[in-house]
This record gives sequence, structure tokens and C-alpha cells, in this order.
Amino acid sequence: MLATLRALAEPSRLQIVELLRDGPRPVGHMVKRLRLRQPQVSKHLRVLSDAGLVEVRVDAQRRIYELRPEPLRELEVWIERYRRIWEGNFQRLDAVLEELKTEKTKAKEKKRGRTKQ
Amino acid sequence: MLATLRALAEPSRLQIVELLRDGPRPVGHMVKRLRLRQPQVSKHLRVLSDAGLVEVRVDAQRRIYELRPEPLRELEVWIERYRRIWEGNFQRLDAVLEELKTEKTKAKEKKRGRTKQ
DNA sequence: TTAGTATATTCTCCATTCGGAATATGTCTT
DNA sequence: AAGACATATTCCGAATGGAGAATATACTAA
Repeated sequence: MLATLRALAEPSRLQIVELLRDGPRPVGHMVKRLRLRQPQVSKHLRVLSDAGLVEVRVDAQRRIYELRPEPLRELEVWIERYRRIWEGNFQRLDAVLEELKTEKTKAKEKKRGRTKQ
Repeated sequence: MLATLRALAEPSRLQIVELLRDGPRPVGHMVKRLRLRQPQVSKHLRVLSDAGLVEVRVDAQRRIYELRPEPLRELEVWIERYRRIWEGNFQRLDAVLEELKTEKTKAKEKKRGRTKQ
């Protein structure tokens, strides 16, 4: 999860992933497409590979990189848990504030005047 | 998109976001939950705020932070575009390899013996 | 074997980023 | 007003991470 995010949170790597969305590609193909030199592309692919986001297939001197679905699925599942944020409302805030207030045993329930607004 | 990923790709910030999944919370609440001191929490919240992932509401001396749905929705939409990777197959690889081969005008169509496999 | 092609790795430099400590700002209470 | 409370900001040092250049590895072709 975190590994996936860290790998994706870099412009060049995100570009590589988007490129691979169209299907498996050899390194040289990406070098031409992106504004990166071959060593950087290889290094980024290494990171993506360590994160499990891509896998390699060898074809003679070529290395064909391909997206692996699992990490993206995971990420999708993770986000799904946030769905209710843009669907139902949840506001159980009062209870939490209460908890904090009463921590100092200072129950004072009279604030209605919000400073800004 | 990238901003969202960058903001989420940090352990403490990811924790903060997960914490806020349960609803809006003041800074002090997070300080107690996480293994972070108040200034670091504020700093991370700053980053999350700049990325549009959270918004603040002022309540006296308290700042109540709350998740904003938009960036997460965006992220979800982005991932949706990858669905076919774990659903349908796409393999249009041959064409790409061909393209690369013929670039040097060296049309040689006889490789059947993949090195490994 | 030698040359050529495709990709990976190493090293160095520079910028970014995180945590800690100290301090600043703003609000409440009395 | 003063002091307490909640949060934000600044400065610093250490660690991380990315780009470039040079080099290494691996396979192919002749």
C-alpha cells in the first residue's frame, strides 16, 4: 500500500505506469516516449518492480515490462473504504470533541460563537 | 493526481488520512493517536492541506481537520482506467515490437526461440 | 572473437524532506 | 491585563531520492 503510493508518487514513474497501461513495452520504447535517458528509465523501472507494480519478461536483449494488477487493485480497495466520505455523511464529531474536553474534567458546554463566520 | 499521491506517500500522513476516515478531528486528537509531536502533525497537515486532501474548520483555539473527497475520487477514477489490466487482456505487444524492429529497417521475422522459456 | 545493441548498475552531486527543538500566533479564562 | 491552552512556523541537521556520467552486463550478429 505505502510502497505502491511511494512508487507512484514520482512524475517519471507515474508516466511509465501510464505508458504501460496500453500494454507491455520494452525499455527502449519508454526511453523514446519519455524525456528520460535510458539509465533513469531502468532505475525507475527497478523501483516500480520492487514495489511489485511491474514485472519483466526477457526477450533476447530486450526486457519487456508489464503492469502487475495486484498493487493497483489493492489501492482501489483502499480507496473504496473512503467512499462514504463522498456519499453518506458521518459527522460523529461532537462525541470526539466531548472526549477531548472531558479529558481535563472541564465540562463546559456553552460555545456557540465561532470566531470566523 | 500527482500531488495527491505525493501527499499520501508518507507513512505519517497516510496514518493521518486513515484517522480522518472516521470523521473530522482536531489536531490534538491526532497527536495523541500517532507517535508524532504536535509540530510534526501540524506540518503534515499543512502538506495534506496544500494537496487539497483536508480542509480546516476553526473552533476557538482548535482546528478541526476534515477529509476532502475530491482528490480521493480523482484517484479512484484514475485507477478505474486500469481495470482492464485485471479484467480483459490487451496484449498488443507484437505490433510494438514490430515497430521497434523495423525502425532500423531490419525486418527479420524468424525468431521463435525465446532465450528463457 | 569482435562489434553492436539493449539494459542495468555504480558513483557523485544537488535538492528535497523529515524530525526535533525552540518559538510564534491566536484564543480562552479569570 | 496575565496565564493557560491549542496550533503553526522557523531553523537546523541528517537522511533520502533523483539526475547525469561512466561503466558493467548480457545477448546477437557476422
